[in-house]
Amino acid sequence: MAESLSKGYEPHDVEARWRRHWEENRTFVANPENGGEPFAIVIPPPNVTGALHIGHALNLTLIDVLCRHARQKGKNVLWVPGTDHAGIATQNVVERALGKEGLSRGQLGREAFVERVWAWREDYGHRILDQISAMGASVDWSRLRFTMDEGLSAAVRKVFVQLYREGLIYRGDYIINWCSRCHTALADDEVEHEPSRGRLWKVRYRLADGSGHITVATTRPETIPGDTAVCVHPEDERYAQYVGRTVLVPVLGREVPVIADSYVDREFGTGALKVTPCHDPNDWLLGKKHGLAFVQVIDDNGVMTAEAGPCAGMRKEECRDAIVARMEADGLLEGVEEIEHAVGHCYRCHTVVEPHVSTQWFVAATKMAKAAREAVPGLTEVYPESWCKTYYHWLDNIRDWCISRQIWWGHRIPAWTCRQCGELVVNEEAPQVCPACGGAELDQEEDVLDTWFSSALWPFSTLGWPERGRDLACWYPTAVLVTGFDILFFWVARMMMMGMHFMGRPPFRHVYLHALVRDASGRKMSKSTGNVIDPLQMIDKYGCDALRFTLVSFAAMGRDIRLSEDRIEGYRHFVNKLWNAARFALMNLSGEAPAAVEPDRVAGLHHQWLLHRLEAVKEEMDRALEEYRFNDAAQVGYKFLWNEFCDWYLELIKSDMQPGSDAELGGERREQARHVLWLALREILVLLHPLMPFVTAEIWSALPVPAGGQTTDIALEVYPQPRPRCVRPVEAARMEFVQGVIVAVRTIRAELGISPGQRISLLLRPADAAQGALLEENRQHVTTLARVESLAVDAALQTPKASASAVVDGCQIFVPLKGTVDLNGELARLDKELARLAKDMAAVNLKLMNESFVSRAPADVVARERERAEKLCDTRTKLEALRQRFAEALEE
RNA sequence: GGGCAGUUAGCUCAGUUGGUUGAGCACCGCCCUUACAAGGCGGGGACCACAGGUUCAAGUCCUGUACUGCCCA
Repeated sequence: MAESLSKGYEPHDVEARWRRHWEENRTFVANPENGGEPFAIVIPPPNVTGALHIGHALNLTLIDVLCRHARQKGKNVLWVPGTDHAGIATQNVVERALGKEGLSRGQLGREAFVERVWAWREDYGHRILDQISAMGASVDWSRLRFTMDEGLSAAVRKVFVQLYREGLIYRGDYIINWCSRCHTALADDEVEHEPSRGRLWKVRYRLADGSGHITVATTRPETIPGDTAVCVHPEDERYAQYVGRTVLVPVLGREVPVIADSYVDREFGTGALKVTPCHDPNDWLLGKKHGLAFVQVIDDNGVMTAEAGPCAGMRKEECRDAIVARMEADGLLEGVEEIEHAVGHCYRCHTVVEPHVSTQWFVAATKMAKAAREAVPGLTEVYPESWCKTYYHWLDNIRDWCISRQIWWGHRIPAWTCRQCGELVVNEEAPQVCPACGGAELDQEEDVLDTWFSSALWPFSTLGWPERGRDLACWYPTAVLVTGFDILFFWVARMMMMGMHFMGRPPFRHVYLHALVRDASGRKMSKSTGNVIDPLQMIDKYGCDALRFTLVSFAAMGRDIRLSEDRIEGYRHFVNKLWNAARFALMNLSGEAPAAVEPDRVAGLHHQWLLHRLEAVKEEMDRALEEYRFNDAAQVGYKFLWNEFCDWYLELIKSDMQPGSDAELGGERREQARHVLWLALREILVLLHPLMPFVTAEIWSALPVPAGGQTTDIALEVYPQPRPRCVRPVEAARMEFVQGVIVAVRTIRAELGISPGQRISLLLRPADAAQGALLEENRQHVTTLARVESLAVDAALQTPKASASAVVDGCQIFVPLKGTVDLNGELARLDKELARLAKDMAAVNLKLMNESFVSRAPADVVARERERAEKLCDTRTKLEALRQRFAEALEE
């Protein structure tokens, strides 16, 4: 695509161009007929009218890394994109928009309102899809799904009807969580409990026979009119005498029984509990258990009912004040205490939820949980494994799932009631006549289903179920579900239940739960706190690859990610580093693929070292991704590219590339270097491609193409094959020794303040002949990288007088010092080095002198320690002699 | 109240099966050495929260304590 590369990496154009390329070429459109192990991932569907946030960015990045890597490994990859209709959230948004026009949904009517929501979806539904694409997500757009699509709606109806007929869906009066703002029921897990300051009133309930009172503690005096009992612990001696007698409800004066139940916490409040079955879920259970009366005193708008007597018609907040005032006047109030307690809020609008009794539809989750539980582990593995316990705990304590919502946007429940005979008909299609009485007037249920009900079917409904097509056959169960741990219950567990029930198999082999993205100080990002990092803004500023690489780098299993903008900026530097390494390569490749050279027959220690390291990196990267260790994968790539490939290899081959260097190795030296450079860079690009798709694609397309091969799109490239014969630990260790010598010289230069411009002479006294030969062979590397003017390698070298020195693997290093440098500096440097050696030696000797270490530790460990001790000892002896010599020279 | 994480360099985090604690950013020197100053070279900086235990050997395994965060009731 690009002939030559600009000086700095400019992501904007590059990203736009590759996005278009991949979409126009249908690169990621899957085909069930293709070979390869099927590998499918379904996207966690974002809200259709939502906007991309940093959590999506993390999720999409991780999935994309897995998908691109799986393609490289030859798997038949399908990534299904899509959105959900987000019933309550979307309805709220549209209602708010209507409100600005001075309209309410009631004025519009159901049909017109739903049309408005569809129109809204037309206007805004594309936004999130474009944003998914901006993340570089390699989804198959030809299989885009939406939970309200006809196919997915049909799946919802089929599931509903079947579960109803199996007795796993039922309708009933029950206490549920009511949001009076959204005007709908919520499932238990849609309620967020937050600690808030509240008050605990202590109220006297007089005994009906006038013989005294029981003091009850409550945080909600407004529910007092709905009390139908007082409950104490059966073993609580304080109250034993009252059980079975009756007390009078304050304000109303209704007579209610005192009952005993071990549910009561004796430590809380006064140890006596007022029971309001219609306005508290626990009290509801107590009411059922003890056959109490059910009196509803707050209606679904938060207004007191006629049952509330003198308070009827008040708002619940007013009622609280009125009742407190009245009790105070009646002398029933014993005290008020400030407390901290958990209060439930609606997860969509944050209004305080009200426990409320009403007719709702439920899934008998208690009956479906078993199969979902047993699938883990075995059929489905959870990563990180620590979430298993939470998953089990939730399934073990699951309650039936309230799925009806009193809103209009969503899948309307496929149930009809006959006007004539009251028969309830549950059917996928609207019945023409009542099957019981033949009546033709049937009214459909007003409520719609919880959005999570349709989401629970996502892994198979998106693959075409209930049709048993080829997609479903090929890709179910999906390979892995990647999502945030915060929807483990909402979504993952429910998909498991539905998958087991309808497909007989769990919907995924693996579940990878990633962390939440927090701000730099660990707070949850939220609009109200103003600490959000907008991924699109970050892409705009630093490029998508920088953002992705940052997220991947921080995605360690089981930990939250603390993100701040300067981290993204930091990784932009990495992207740029890769870019510039590529520019260097292109400069030297001059547009043609270099002549092929067998990589395992390349002469030159630096090539052998690099190829050896590349083999290790290929293996480590692959293993890290297979095991979902994303951060390890990023780190392996980062360190190899920057600290080995750029810092060493590119510097080492610069001398190979100089014109005239050809002569030395029969003209092959330069060609070899070009070939290894080209080959290594190509493999590095493929390795990094899943993490940074755009920059790697761009560089790849600029690199010369091999003879015969015509791949121009790195997204289609296979993972580099291993080259076992390039694994050469001995040669690699030799290269590392040479590097050690170079670093030692650089350290001397830097610490003694020898300016980089100043060429020095260097004397080396190798420990043995092999080392000497090695240094001779690599003398050019040493002289270039340590900026040396003259180099002498001589085993019989006389220790020079005024010179700085160091010891590396037994090899003694001398840098003769000229007048300008501070000689005392060298003495201090040697002392520091000796102190460090002494410390290390002490530690090693402590081990070796320990009888039981030598006898009990494995032989190889002991041998290693011995070797280390010898090496340290050798280095110290030599360094001490050098110090002595230097000190003497100083005095002269 | 129950459960799950976490506590390692100034900050943010790695640390695979127990066997010399690593990195990025920040900091201090020196350098525009023609891939890259979004850079290069070098350097300083850690009683691995605390207390016990297992072991020849513990950041790593076990028990307890303290603090922090999250989930559930």
